[in-house]
Amino acid sequence: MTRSRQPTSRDVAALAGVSVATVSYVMNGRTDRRIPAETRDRVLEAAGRLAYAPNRSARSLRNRRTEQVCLVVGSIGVPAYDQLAQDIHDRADDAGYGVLTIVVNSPARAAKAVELLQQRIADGAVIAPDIRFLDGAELTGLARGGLPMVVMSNTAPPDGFDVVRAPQTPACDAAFDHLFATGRRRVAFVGHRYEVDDPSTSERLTAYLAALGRHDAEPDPSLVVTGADDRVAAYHAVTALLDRPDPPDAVFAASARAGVSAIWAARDAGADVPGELAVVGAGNLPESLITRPALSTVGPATEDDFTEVARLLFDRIDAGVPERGRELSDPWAFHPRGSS
Amino acid sequence: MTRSRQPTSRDVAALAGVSVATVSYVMNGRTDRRIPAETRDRVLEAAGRLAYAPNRSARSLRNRRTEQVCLVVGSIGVPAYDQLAQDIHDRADDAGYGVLTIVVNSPARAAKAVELLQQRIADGAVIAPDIRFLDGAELTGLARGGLPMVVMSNTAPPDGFDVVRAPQTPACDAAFDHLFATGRRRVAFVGHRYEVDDPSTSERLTAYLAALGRHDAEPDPSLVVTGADDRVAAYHAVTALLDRPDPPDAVFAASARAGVSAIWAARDAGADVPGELAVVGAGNLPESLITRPALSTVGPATEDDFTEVARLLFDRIDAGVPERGRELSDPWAFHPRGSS
DNA sequence: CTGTTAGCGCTTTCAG
DNA sequence: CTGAAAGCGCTAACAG
Repeated sequence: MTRSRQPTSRDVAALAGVSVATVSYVMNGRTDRRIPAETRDRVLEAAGRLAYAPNRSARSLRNRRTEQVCLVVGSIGVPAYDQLAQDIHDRADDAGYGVLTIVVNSPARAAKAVELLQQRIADGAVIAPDIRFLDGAELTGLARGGLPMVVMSNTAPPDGFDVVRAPQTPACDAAFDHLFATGRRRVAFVGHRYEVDDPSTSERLTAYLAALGRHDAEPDPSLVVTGADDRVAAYHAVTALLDRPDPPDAVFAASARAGVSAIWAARDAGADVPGELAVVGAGNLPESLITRPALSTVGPATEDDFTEVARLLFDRIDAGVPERGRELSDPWAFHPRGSS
Repeated sequence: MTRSRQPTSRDVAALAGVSVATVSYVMNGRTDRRIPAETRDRVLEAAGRLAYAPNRSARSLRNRRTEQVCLVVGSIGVPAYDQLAQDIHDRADDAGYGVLTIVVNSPARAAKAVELLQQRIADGAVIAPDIRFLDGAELTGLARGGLPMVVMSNTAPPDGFDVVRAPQTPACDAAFDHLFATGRRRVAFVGHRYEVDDPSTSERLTAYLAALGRHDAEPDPSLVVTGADDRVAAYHAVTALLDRPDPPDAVFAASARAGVSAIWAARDAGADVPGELAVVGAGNLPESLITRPALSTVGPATEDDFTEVARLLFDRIDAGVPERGRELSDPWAFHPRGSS
């Protein structure tokens, strides 16, 4: 069965015939301590034979650092976060840090994540933009507790942490104006469940409603549907919309994946895009360029790139928690392509 | 700037006028210790005022448990792992555990992950199936070091850990036999980069090559291409294949996403599916049912469900590391649909 | 019912 | 150049 106990530095020291201090020096490769090669080798050999690995909890407790950063995301399998994770990982590797990812997709898990962060499971954290279960106050609380953070949010003030913003409203305004300017009157909105449930939480839906007013279009609540959360739901939502006696002449999809599905739904229904149905998606998805026609989107001005977020995090870890944080902004743009 | 120091149980004890032991008892809600409500409230109030959170490293060191499990995956943004992560999270929540996700997509990160696991960053781990950078020996080493694990692998023997298998070969054989039986002679293989680089690592590609032999089909190396790693690459790969003077009459895509892209590419190229091109994908993706025609696949017999994996992990954590682990198997099946 | 105290395994002064 | 010893923050015997 299981080996009785993990080997400790004491075991290694005993086997190598040195003290635990020497083991520590050798294991950490400290150059300020001049350890003779012979001693060093003896220690390393003993460590190897015992398969010794310094206990992380003990080390963190003593050093008062975990050498881990935490990436808090709202879901996985969302394209933009893959890139975010990638960029954080790359930077962390350089800094000798590990990356722990915590998925927060319910209030309970949000509470748990805050607790873990407060308990110093990591030396710093990135809070991804789709966390709806954490408000600014909680984050400020964490920051005041001494945790370096960068928060991706369009609303939270940089109170104790850095914030990077990606304002969506101007781009959405441009997209809706474009749709109305080109004669669309019945614009449907295919949103995420959370935003349709509570429009005030969504820049996109807010922009949609404002555009309706601005262009004297009659709001039709039945044109606001969910489906942006996944491809299949979006396909069905748009199919149903097109199947109505009074179908929309444009669809704004709150994700790029939903936009792609919308184009496919239209094609399968025999509706010409953009002739009979204009489609706009939200987000940056390489697939937007291979649909027929190419999908118009609102999204980041350039390709997804979060290296700046990663840089900010490690700067923040080095510098400590600020009174007021830095604020970066990278507004979305409207990228008209073939579908609108 | 940053608050001088995190509050400790000593600080709380001082403020509440009790000892650290009492603080510990109260914070852990221990019912075997009968603490009067008045004392309890005083402690809780002091803790609240100081925003005290017990330090996780100290607690783990003392308890010899981290109350975390680690999910080691090869990449994120892959549909099946979203479900895996979901199921692990659900089970962990029930058990009061946290979930740390580590992404291993290079040999260096594999080494780092092993190191962290060895250092007892978690009380148990699930190793997802697409980790090509960890071999059975390393995993057995970890297990012998006392780490409860469940490994999703079709090859690693259950040596010190439980293993869950999803054998693909019979389903692939059936799919290829079906393609050849229905008259396909030029079957292309759109694979992941790693498998095309080293066919011996892939059940799918091995099955493909065997089927070629079994059906006296001339192997054409130019029909084996990469692209299964992402939708856009797959689209381009299939478009290029169809653009050849001697296009294939069938495509086996090593992922379901690639299979979906293949159907799109064919439609955009004006090639009838399945008339001119049969398409089979690998994996279980709900989208398979909404393509036109529906995508035939090889994949799990039923919907993705990893609750059993999660159960196994927590059983293993309770029971300790075994000499020889349990072995579960859930073979893939061929699901013929419209596209083949 | 509550406090004192001995570690968990590690790093690091400080002496030798 | 190496070792003894203190202590990171917490929990749990054990004593009062």
